[in-house]
Amino acid sequence: MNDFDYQQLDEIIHSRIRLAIMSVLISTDEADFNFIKEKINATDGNLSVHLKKLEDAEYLSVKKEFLDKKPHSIYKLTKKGKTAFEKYIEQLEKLIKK
Amino acid sequence: MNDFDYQQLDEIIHSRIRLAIMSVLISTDEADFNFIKEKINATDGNLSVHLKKLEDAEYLSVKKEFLDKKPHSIYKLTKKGKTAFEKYIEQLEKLIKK
DNA sequence: TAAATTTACTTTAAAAAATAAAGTACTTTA
DNA sequence: TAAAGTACTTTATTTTTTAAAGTAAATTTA
Repeated sequence: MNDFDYQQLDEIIHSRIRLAIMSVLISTDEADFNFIKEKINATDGNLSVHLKKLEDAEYLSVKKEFLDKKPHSIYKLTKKGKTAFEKYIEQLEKLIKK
Repeated sequence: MNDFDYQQLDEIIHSRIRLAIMSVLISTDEADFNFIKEKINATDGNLSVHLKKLEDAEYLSVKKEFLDKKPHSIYKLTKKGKTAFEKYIEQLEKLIKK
């Protein structure tokens, strides 16, 4: 297998915004919508779409509750998401560390 | 500036195929169309489109000649391209190394 | 107290990007 | 000389990303 083969990079993770989301979650375990939004500097709509994509891929799970009478969503990486992220980083390093 | 801000990642470089092209060129200085194509496992049309994008951004230069009566294109990173790649890697590391 | 604003999102639509397929201009081989 | 191959480029389709609009409940302001 060629280390430069770009198709080896997980395409769900490899999008600037989703990579940022995954990076935040790797570093904090759990995070809510606004925390992620501010950290990565995203707009609401955009963030919502990409969180959903990661959720559909089962890379993260959501817990929805009410806090101060307002909806509050808490996101967390799944085991699958953590493994996929680690694999992504490995592959990325193979690609660029030459 | 927040290290997790995804917009800090150069969007010209950050595409799987273009990142692979840049990585090959960083490692080999000069490379021709077929060499890159095989290394990164791309199709002709796809590769052509993305080489052009990198060329338009002045991240790489092309030398076109004939070899054995056949067209032969040699690609090389420009100074601008090399700098952009280094900056991209730095930003990427800030993002994922947390 | 009615209207406007804010919060925390989701949905829809438009713009941009990636990929695949088709095309070009030859050269080589059968 | 017809078919196949090489090294690309161009066009068109699909997918993805982004921006804009919408929703529902709560809160603030006039």
